[in-house]
Amino acid sequence: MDNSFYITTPIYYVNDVPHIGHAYTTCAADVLARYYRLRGYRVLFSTGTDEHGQKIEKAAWDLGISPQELVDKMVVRFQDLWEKMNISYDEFIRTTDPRHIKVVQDFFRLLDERGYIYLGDYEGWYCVPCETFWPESQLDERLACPDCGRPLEKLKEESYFFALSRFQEPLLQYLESHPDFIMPESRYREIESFIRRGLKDQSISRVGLEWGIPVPSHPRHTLYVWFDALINYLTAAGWGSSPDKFSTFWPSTYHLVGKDILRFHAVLWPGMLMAASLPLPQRIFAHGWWTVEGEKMSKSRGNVVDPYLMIDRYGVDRFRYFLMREVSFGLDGDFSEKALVERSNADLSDNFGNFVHRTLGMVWRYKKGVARKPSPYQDEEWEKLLEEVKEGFHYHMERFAFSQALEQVWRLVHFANRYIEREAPWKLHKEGKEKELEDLLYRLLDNARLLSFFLYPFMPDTALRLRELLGLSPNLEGENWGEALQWSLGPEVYSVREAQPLFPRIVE
RNA sequence: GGCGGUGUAGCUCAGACGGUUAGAGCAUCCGGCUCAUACCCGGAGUGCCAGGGUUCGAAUCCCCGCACCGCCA
Repeated sequence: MDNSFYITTPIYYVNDVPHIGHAYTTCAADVLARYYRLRGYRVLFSTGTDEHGQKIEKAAWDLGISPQELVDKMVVRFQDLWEKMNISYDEFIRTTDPRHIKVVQDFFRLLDERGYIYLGDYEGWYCVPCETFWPESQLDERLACPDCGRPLEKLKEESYFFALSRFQEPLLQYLESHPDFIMPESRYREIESFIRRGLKDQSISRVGLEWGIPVPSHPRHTLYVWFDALINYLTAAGWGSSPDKFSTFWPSTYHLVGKDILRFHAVLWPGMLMAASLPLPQRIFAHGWWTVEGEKMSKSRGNVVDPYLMIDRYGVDRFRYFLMREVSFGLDGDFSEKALVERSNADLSDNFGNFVHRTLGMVWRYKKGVARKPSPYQDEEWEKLLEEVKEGFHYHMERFAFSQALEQVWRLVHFANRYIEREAPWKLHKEGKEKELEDLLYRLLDNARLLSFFLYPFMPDTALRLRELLGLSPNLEGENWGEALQWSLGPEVYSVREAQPLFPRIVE
């Protein structure tokens, strides 16, 4: 448990077109997965798709194909995107996968045996054309459908319920003793006050919906989407199928969710787990939303950001970097191509890329591409900075504060650029101080080596390209991070490739 | 309406336990360097929503007002 890390994204509704929001969560999860792998943890990273529900059923009907055929086609859009984005997931859960269906039904039976499930009546305002129930709080006095504006009718139908209300006190107690359970803190407070106000039992099945997981022994009912979807986290961890895997990863579970679905993850889900006597996740982190050039992103506005397009236009690492660097994880952020270009030019081209480029350039110009390790190899100022950066980096990564972690890394970049200016290698060369010059160049190269580790979780391609330029092994995850990040543990000799810009500036 | 949060430089934000001249990045202006991707380095700034209170001392605690935001199955 100490040495394992299980990170999840929500499973995405397969009917959605993948957009920047999906890319964001998944990218963050990937950064964490890579980071913990570097640190030598056993990592399980799961994502997937939610493939049940009325909308799918209807869309398939309209197309004259089966729902399964439809989702089989749709799921590819997500899988393709993750490949393009270098997402290193271990598990991809589709809710239509038989192994998931079995887990869900087993879980249902378990809660049923334990007396947390009962049959009752669900009553609510229903929009017949939209086939959707609406909570009273979202309606005004006209009692019209918020979606289509047509009148709603009160409808009562038989439904299974999960006795969530019985976990109100246990949940509150758990929150109290686990202040990091829900992050950021403002969300913790929201959830706390939500629970305090009183929990109702949760309807978890529908009748008359074909495209869902049937309730065991009562297949006229299918399980309500959240009950089905949340359990994907157990499926991915091997609950009921791989006891070893499950006991390794389950206690160290970290859920990443958008703020819109926090409540299901922070209330319903822990309630379900308590009912099953399973440990609760370590943390549920709700991140913010992206607006687009100051406006809310929506289909009707036509401003939905297409990740495919951004990657084609700017490359995967610029996109990943921007997502992780531009805003504090947990807060809302604003996306615009202008901001992406500015961020990328300033940080990646001018600061980082140019540092590498000028360094390699000098190693070739002055030393034919080779620099030996100075002996003794010391630099008090630089070593001290490295220690600070490491500490800050870990601190922020463990709190999922990606932007702040990157800020730490850039202290090394900035320091190196300043160092070059201060030590003026070109002057050393003119003055014939060749030993000093070589020592200096080695330091700069070794700084680039250190950067390859820090940057790897965020920009895996770039980290590997950098290492190739430095003549180092690409096998980053095989290195011992603790040792690799030591000052003075670089190679005896750097024999580098010829300089080429890692991030050519983007000029409009 | 109920509960909670936020309001700090032109912009985006940092600012444990209240304590010396309030920080960073971007943008602006000035200067320097030339190894480099019109890059890099240095310097200059201007600021704590309004009002009241607690305190020797508050961006930091309390009250009130205003503005914005979130949650309320």
